[in-house]
Amino acid sequence: MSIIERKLRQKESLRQQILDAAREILLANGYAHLSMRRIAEQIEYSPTTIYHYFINKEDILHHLCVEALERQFESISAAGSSEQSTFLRLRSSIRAYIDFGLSEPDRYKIIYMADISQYVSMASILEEGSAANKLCKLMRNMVKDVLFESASTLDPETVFQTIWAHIHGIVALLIGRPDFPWVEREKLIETGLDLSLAGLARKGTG
Amino acid sequence: MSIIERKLRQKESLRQQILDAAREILLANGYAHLSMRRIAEQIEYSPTTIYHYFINKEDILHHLCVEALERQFESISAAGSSEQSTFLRLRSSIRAYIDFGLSEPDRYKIIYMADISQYVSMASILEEGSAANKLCKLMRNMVKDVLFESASTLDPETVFQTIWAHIHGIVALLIGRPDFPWVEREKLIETGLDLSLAGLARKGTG
DNA sequence: AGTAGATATTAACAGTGTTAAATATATTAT
DNA sequence: ATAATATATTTAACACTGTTAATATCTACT
Repeated sequence: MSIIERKLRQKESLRQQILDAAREILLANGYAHLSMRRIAEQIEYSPTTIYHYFINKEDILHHLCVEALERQFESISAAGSSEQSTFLRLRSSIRAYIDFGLSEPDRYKIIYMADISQYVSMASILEEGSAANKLCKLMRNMVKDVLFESASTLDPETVFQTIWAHIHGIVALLIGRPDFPWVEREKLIETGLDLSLAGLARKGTG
Repeated sequence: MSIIERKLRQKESLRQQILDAAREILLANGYAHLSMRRIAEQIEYSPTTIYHYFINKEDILHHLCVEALERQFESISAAGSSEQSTFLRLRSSIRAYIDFGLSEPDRYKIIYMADISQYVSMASILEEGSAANKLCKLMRNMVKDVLFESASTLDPETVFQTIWAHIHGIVALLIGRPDFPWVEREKLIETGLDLSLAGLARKGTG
């Protein structure tokens, strides 16, 4: 059955070529210039061919999204692992989240800012074992550890989502409105984290 | 010269009709379905006519953006004015920001989430006397008042931008990823505000 | 009535995502 | 080797998008 295997391998190869091309265009020319025809041009196939490997453009974006989430998960989990205290582990992970977004804006946009919600269900992105799932669990657990140590009664999930909202806000605004008169970037980020995490060090009420 | 006046009036009228049509389509069918041809259809003119009144689509979006900012400014400044303490004034203004975003998602998207930064300069949106300018000043001053009362040494602008990032994050994520398993919305918002503002009540270091 | 100037339209360009139908290619069976 | 079958790929089109050069129409004034 090696012929079938080879065919599957070739099919998988072209599939990967399409994703590679899409990723390349995305990172080189930005989100706006990523088109099916351009991907086709790059892989030297007709645009229609792509539709035999992916349902539609959003399907491709979904895969790039999953891929980007894997990268994000790696950089965040790596950043946290070297720290000693639970608090610093959380803090440097959060910092890594922001740094990922600022250093890879197009990947970040694909994950969190693209209009894919109508096509790609959150459920499929968050499915068991996925990078997004692991990322959520990682963050939630770090929050839980910090809350436990400070004997807080706050709900870990709520705090996790709150922190997420905060850091997404920073990244999204800095990326999306780069010409706003922002204060010095480092100061904005660090002050933000200080304020955001200050409430975690003492007992909460809900 | 009343003929010239009438002509100017008519010109201005059609200009308004275009904006009205654009706004209507935006709010009824969403951001994705707002096209020049659709606006033209609605006002019963050819698509080209629009280009005699606006430079391009982004120009129209810019005007809708300014308009939306005016609405946002109104609802936020109204919300804060009724409160007594500086802290509550800030808090309810922030809450109004979030509520505006959640109740008028398409308007919010136009202001803060649309890809207009390449076409519409932040400078033109923030120009002296504009709603955006007034909104920034309003928020910044409220933050300043709170920081002054708590004898904080934190930089008001930095804190303002931090708070903005936080609340934008909440709105952007809730709007953009509605199918994520969020905790109860009210709880998320209120806990977030509590945590975010907790750091303002005591002395800072930067 | 004829003309200058403003205003609006037609028709096209270059692009987008997507799909039905036709074709080319490769594999299998005779 | 040839015919039949599956698979893979492309052509050509549809229905859109924003935008613009050239053209037509309408209006006001001489």
